Amino acid sequence: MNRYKAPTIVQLAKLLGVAPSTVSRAFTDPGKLLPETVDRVRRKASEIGYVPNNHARALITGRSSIVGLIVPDIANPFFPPILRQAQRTAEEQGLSLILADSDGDPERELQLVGRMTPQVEGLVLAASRLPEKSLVTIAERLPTVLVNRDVEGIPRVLVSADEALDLAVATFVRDGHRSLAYVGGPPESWSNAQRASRVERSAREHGLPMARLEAPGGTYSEGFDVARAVTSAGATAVIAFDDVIAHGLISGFQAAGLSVPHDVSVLGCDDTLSTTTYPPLSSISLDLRGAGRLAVETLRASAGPSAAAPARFELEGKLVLRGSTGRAPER
Amino acid sequence: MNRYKAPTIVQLAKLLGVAPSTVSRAFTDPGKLLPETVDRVRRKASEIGYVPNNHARALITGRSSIVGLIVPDIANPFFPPILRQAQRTAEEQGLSLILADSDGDPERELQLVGRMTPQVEGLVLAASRLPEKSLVTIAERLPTVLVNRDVEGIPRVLVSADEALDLAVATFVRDGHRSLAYVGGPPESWSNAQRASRVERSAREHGLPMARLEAPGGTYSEGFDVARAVTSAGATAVIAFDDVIAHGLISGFQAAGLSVPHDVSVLGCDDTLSTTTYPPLSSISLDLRGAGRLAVETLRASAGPSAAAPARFELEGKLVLRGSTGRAPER
DNA sequence: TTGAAAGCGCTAACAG
DNA sequence: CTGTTAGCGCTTTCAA
Repeated sequence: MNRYKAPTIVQLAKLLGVAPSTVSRAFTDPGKLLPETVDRVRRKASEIGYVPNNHARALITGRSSIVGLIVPDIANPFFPPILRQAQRTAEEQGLSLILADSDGDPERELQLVGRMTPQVEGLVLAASRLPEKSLVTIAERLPTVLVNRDVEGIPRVLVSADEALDLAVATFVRDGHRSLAYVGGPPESWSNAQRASRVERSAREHGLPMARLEAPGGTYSEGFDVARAVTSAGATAVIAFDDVIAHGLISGFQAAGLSVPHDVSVLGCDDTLSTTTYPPLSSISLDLRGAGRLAVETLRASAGPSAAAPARFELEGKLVLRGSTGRAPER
Repeated sequence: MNRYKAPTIVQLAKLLGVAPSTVSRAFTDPGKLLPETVDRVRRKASEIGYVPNNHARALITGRSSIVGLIVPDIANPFFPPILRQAQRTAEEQGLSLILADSDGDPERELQLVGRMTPQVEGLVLAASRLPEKSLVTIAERLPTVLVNRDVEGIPRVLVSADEALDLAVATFVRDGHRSLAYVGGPPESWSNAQRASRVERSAREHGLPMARLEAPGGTYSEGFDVARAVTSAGATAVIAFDDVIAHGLISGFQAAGLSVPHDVSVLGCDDTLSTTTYPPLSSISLDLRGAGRLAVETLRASAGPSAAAPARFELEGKLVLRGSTGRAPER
């Protein structure tokens, strides 16, 4: 119905009385042309609405100008900032981003990778749930960058809460807390393992007893429900895998008649909720946008003929203390 | 670096001793071949890892198997469900989805459309901020579906809160409220205009005075700040453009020592926060996923040679009463 | 600095 | 039912 015939390079060339190759060069390698010619071509092009056909270009160059991005769950507030910045960066580089959501299912993720492979020139896998072996195989046939997944030999960018977590534990100790709880999130998540072990280590170093609790679905209501387990463990400070769980915890405590932070301190992670809780949630702010940008920049770099070792970037988060944490209650 | 040479149709054909077109047909039109041949081709294909080259195919058919989706702000919880379901539906149809975020800026949006046009076979514009004229032009050259934008002549799917809003106003009246406030969101948003005028109309019909307030950025903190204006307007019930603003309002009231819903009732819209506020937010639940699905299905349909009138779908939301609304305070 | 010509991998008539 | 033959729109040697 809407058959709108886009102008081709030949039409434009004819119109200008030059060869198609000249037009081509005006777009792909302007340095090889007289600036004047480049100008003339470009002007006319935008006048008649000529845009190079990506498919024809991809066919010959083998580069599709498309990168794929797979996330486990778009609706999780952790990902939009990454996604957004990745898209923006791609755009700056003249790339398009195709997106897919694996639903946290490794099989589905693998399938998506398979579908994307023939049409993308690179892949960004965020918080991948795939086994290392699969990732290595994928990275062998397609430039691949991992976000928040640390696999030797594959370029990766990690947003880390490690140092901030150490600081948080130290702060709790200084504020008189004598018992800590950590509420974990999705067990398949690399970040989850990372954070849990870091808090554990930190607590041990401080001689602080730590209870390990779980909210495997990473939901608000799981956080709500797990609050009572925190109290019965006798912890006066909780660190949650993420803000959503932390938010649930706060509500759970309030529903149980406990005051935050007077009776119990709650620390979230990711800082996705900013100040939309009451009391405002202390959290760990991560450079998600930076990660999005870095991921596609790294992809770009690793797609080139560089023989450099696969990059590994670690972006440290910052502890942000707001109203949900404070001194331990007097006993 | 990873120069992996994919097998071509010619190689596969030679290997099988058939013509390239036969291989082609085995993938694009198997009905025209002996089932046995199809099988032989497919088997060998997956054996040597042959996958049709999308770009070559797109070049000749003019169909790229890619659809573009543009949203004003991925981070807004309104869009992920749409996006997610759109992607999933596209996938089912063998399409890929390329995504872009316009940042709510019409100029940027137009630019994005321009960049996408040559490589997509259709466009979904969600909550577009473009003037009608631009939209019409776009839809003329490319199959286009609008989400939450109502332009005559262009296929669109609208998620509407209208009936639920009527019901909400009626409920407020029945519960003894004598003065209402509506807090609007982004002024460029079609939904905003839609909802505001519907509430206004409904209030008028009920003889209920209504104050019109604004939170143009649609943020939590704007909601928080506007709470005082609601009280000074004397309203005992507020309807907010969306849940985020409503959430801010609740906090604002609480900070001012007012109890929700005892002193003031708060109704959100979109139901994106579910029960993560205290008290749990009454809201209007919209079929966002349905909209995502319908959008790409409609796109698919309208890309065909149908001469049917552009479809217009309206998905009505449901009023969900939770703890943030109730009877008007006794005076 | 520019032009001519040869395909990239695939599909779509048209034959057979 | 299968093969042959032209290109789709573009980039890229190779000449001029």
